Amino acid sequence: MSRLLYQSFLQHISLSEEDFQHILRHFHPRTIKKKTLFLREGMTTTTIAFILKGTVRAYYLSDAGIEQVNQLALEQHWIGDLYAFLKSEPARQYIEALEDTEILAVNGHDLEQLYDAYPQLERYFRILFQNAYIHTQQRLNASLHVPAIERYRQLIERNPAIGLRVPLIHIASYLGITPESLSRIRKQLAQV
Amino acid sequence: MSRLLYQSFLQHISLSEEDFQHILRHFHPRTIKKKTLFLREGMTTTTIAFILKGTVRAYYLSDAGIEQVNQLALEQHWIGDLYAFLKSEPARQYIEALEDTEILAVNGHDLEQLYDAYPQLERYFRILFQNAYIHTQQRLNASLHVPAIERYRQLIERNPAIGLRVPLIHIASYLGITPESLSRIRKQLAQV
DNA sequence: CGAAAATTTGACATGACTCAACTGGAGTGG
DNA sequence: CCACTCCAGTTGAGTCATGTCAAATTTTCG
Repeated sequence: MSRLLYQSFLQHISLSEEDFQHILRHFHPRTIKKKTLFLREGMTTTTIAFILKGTVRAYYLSDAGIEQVNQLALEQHWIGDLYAFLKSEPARQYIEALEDTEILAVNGHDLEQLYDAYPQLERYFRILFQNAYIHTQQRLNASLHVPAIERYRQLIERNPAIGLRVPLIHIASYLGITPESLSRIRKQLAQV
Repeated sequence: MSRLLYQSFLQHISLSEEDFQHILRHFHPRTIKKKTLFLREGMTTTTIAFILKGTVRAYYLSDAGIEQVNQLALEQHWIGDLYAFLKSEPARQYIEALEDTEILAVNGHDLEQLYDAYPQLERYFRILFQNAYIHTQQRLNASLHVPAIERYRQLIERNPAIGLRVPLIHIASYLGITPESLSRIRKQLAQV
């Protein structure tokens, strides 16, 4: 199962099997039951995790008490409050499993030690972080200039599994629209 | 004038006057006349620059030929196509001076050499980059959940100079609304 | 001064929201 | 295992924010 993590590393850096096994010792397997929280606002454990199996959503709670989903993650993606992780501040996000989910978690302190021992690993995370930045830039641009129906179409096209495994209500929040609107968008797309 | 750059460094790292002077040699002063481009799509010089004086906007050109402003920068901010810079790809952005602007430019190659000599400098840029990411996250969230009038109010509150020195048409594009809408928003805010 | 661009204003269209009611399926407890 | 509850999803009606198109006005700049 942890093969998935090794494969993810190999996509961006080179890493021997032996080194991987050593790194893996600092990653803690954990299961998150459906509808339970992996992270909640105010928590201070600066942990990030790699998803081996399952689905997860990350969201903020607005002042008005609205859940604002900002990430939908499936297998082979990382989750965590990057803001809190980088700034070493308490978490602002909530992260909830949408299915029974298996993850490999690592905390920031261990990670920094691993950076010293395996500089490639720091490279891996820097690339991951850069990609996250670029992805956010593109989402921002799309949110300002691309209509919701098209954003939904592209999301599903790039990641069909999200359409099948994530409840509509959370996809709507991720796209920044109401569930009613997304329901109508789906109806409209189905007709064509 | 280059004092501004030194001050910016000191906000995040410690750096001796002597080291700064050495670093400064790799930064090239340049003036960009109002309404001329510092960067245009397809250019390959992976350069980023620090603004000493003036105003600048960065934008993408959509398929439909619409200019989509994604950054408005005044003194003491960095400009450049971060995406192209990080990926070493040709630029996708345009960057234009809105006033006669004085910058200090550094190219990626020199910067990497400076990283080796002054590790603090790499730290400075990593922090800068992280902040850019966080800022983009917040803008994304706001674009999805905060109405345009409120986004404008907050922008002006945080940076009053933008309201005075940047033409309405570019602020509107930055906020993702039409100039007509922003004009009405201004009228509405003025009445209160 | 005069042309070109930016800004404002009006009229109308449209996409998305809110509120409300209804439907159907998943999960729960007896 | 069934009946019940609850909640996600759907649908309809009315409203509002923002967009589009067009024209008038103001500002900028050669």
